[in-house]
Amino acid sequence: MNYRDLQVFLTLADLGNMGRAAEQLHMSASTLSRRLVRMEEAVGATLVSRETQPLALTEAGQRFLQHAEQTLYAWESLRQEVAPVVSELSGSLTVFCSVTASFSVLPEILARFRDRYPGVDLRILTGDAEESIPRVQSGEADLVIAARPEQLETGLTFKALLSSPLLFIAPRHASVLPGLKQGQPDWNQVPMILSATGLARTRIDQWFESRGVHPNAQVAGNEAIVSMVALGVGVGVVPELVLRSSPVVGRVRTLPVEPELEPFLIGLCVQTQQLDNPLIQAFWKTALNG
Amino acid sequence: MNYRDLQVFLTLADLGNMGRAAEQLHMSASTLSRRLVRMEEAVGATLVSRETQPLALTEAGQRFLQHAEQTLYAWESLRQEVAPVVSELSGSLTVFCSVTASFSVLPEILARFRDRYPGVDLRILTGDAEESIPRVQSGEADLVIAARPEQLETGLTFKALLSSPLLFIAPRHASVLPGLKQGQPDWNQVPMILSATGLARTRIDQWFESRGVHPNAQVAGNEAIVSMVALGVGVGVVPELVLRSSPVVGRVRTLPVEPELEPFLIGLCVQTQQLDNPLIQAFWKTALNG
DNA sequence: TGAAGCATTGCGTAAAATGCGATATTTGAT
DNA sequence: ATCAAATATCGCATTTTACGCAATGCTTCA
Repeated sequence: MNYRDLQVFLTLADLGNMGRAAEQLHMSASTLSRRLVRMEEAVGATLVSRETQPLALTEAGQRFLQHAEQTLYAWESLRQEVAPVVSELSGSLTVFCSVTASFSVLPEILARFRDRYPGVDLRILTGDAEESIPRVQSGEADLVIAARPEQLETGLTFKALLSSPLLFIAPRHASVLPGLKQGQPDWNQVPMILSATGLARTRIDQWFESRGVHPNAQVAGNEAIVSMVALGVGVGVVPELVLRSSPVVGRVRTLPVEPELEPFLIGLCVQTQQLDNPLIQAFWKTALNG
Repeated sequence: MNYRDLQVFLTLADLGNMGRAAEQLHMSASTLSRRLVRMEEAVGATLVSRETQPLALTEAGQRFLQHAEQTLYAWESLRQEVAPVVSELSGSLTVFCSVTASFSVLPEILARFRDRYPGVDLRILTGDAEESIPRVQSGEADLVIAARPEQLETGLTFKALLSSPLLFIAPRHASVLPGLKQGQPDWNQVPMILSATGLARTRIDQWFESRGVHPNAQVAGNEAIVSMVALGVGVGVVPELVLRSSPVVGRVRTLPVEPELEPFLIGLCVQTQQLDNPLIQAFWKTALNG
C-alpha cells in the first residue's frame, strides 16, 4: 500500500466509475482495476461493491476512505512543515505551455506548485508549441510544457509526463466530403485541415510523403482544427488529448489509418544546466513526483 | 512512499545503524540505504544525519517518525476493524518448521498471525527439514516452513521468503585440524561434520563428488554442527542463517571455497489444492505480505 | 434479444527495486 | 597518530513488479 494508492482510491470513490477515474488519473482502466484489487488484498476486505453503477463503497471501503483522507492530509502537512527551507523559495518562474498541454497536465501541476511554494511568482505563457523550444533556449521561459520535438537539441533535457496518439478526424457524416465515401479515403481529393507548422505537421507531411500524396491543406491551430472538422470543412489531424477536451467531440469521428502516426509526447523541457537552479528544480520535482 | 517504507524507517530509527537494521529487515544494506534516500526525496528533507554513530534523526526525521508511527497504527487498526469475518477464523492449523527456519522467519510470522487470528489454534512442530515434505504430503502438517528441496514434487507449491548461503566453517584456529594448515584444505584428510540427510547433505555430496573426494564425515544436526566445529572437532557446512544465530559464532571462521554451494531457499510449502482453504490462505498471506 | 458500457484477465513490454561487489568515509583500538 | 574494521553509498546486472493493450466476461438499458 502506498500513498499513490490512497490518492487513487479517493478519486475512484469520488467519481464512482472506474473508466472515468482512470482517465482523470492518466492511467488505463485495467491498471486501476488491478490497483484496487491489490488494495483490497492489503486491507483484507472488499472495498467497492461492483454490482451497482455508480460504484458504491462497502463499509470497509468507507472506513478506508476515511483512513486515506486522514493519512494523505497528515502527509501533506508533514511535507509542508518539514521542508520549510524550500517552501520559502521566492523569486519568479516563467513557464511556457503549449495550448494543447494546458488542457491536460498544466492545471494539476500548477495547483500543487502554488500550494507548495506560495512565495514563488509564477508567470504562465501559453502559445504555439512551435515557439516553446526557442523560448527556453533564449531564456525567455525557464521551463516549457509541450510536446517533445522530433530532435531534441543538445543542452536541453526533456521528461515525458504523458503521451497521446495523433488521430485523423473527419466529420461524423462522411458524405459531406469528396473522396471520403467509404473504405480508404482518396487523400489527393480530401481537403485537409492541418497546423501550419510544428511537430504534428512534420509527422503528417512524412506520412503523406511516404505514400506519394500531396494533400490539399488549409491551416489552423490544433483547437480550431477540431471545430472546422466538426463543421464539415475537411479532415484534420490532432492529438487525442485535444479532441477529448473539445466541446464538439461528438460531431467528429476518428479515421483508422495504417500505419498509425507516432504519438505525441507531452512533457517538461528545460535547459540542462538550469536543473541546478532551486526554483526550477522545485517545479521539476513537483511536476514529476506528484 | 509506501507502508513498508514506514516500517523500515521505524526499524532504522530504533537500531540507529543501517547494517543492523538491514539484517533485521532481511534486506541488503545498499537497499536500505537507497530506500532511505527515496524517502528523503519524497518528504523533501534529510531525515537521518549520517555523521554520527549511532545514526541520529534530524528534526524532520523525528517528525516523520511520529507520522510513521501514527499511520502504521491507524493502518493496523483499520485492518483489524475491517476484516472481522476473517479475524473470526477458527479451527486449528498445524505448521511444521525446520529448526533452521525456526530461528529466522518463524517468530515474526507467528507474532503477526496470532495477533491477526487469535481464534485459530496453532500447532507448531519443529524437526529435521528432511521430514517436512512427507509431513505436508501426508497431511500431518498443513503448512511447512523449510528449505526448498532440489526437486519440488508435483502438487506442492513453494514460495521463498529468504535465501541464505551455504558456508564451510572451520575452528577459528586452523592448526588444530589436520589437512587445514593453509591455502586449500586437503579434503581427503579434513574431518567433516555434516547433516546425516537433507538438502545440505545432498549439495555437499555433489560438491565433493565433482572433485573426486570422499570425505571423512561425522553426522549432526545443523545447530550441533556449529558447536562441534567451535570445539575443534572438524569442518562443517551450514546455512549462514544458522551460523548467525549461534552463540559460538565467534569461535568459528568461514572457509572460502570455489565454486560456492547453491544457497538455501527458506520458504513456505503447501499442497497446491489446499491453497483454497481459508485458514491456510490466511497463514500464507500473513507470511508473504507482512 | 441485441447492443453498448463496464470491469476484469492474459500476455508482452517497460520501469523499478534489489543484491553484489567495489569504493569512500568513519570509527575504534593500539 | 595510524592502521584495521566497520559503515554507508555507488555502479552494474538481475529479478521483480507495474503497466497498457487487446480480448473476455458480465451487466444494463433500449
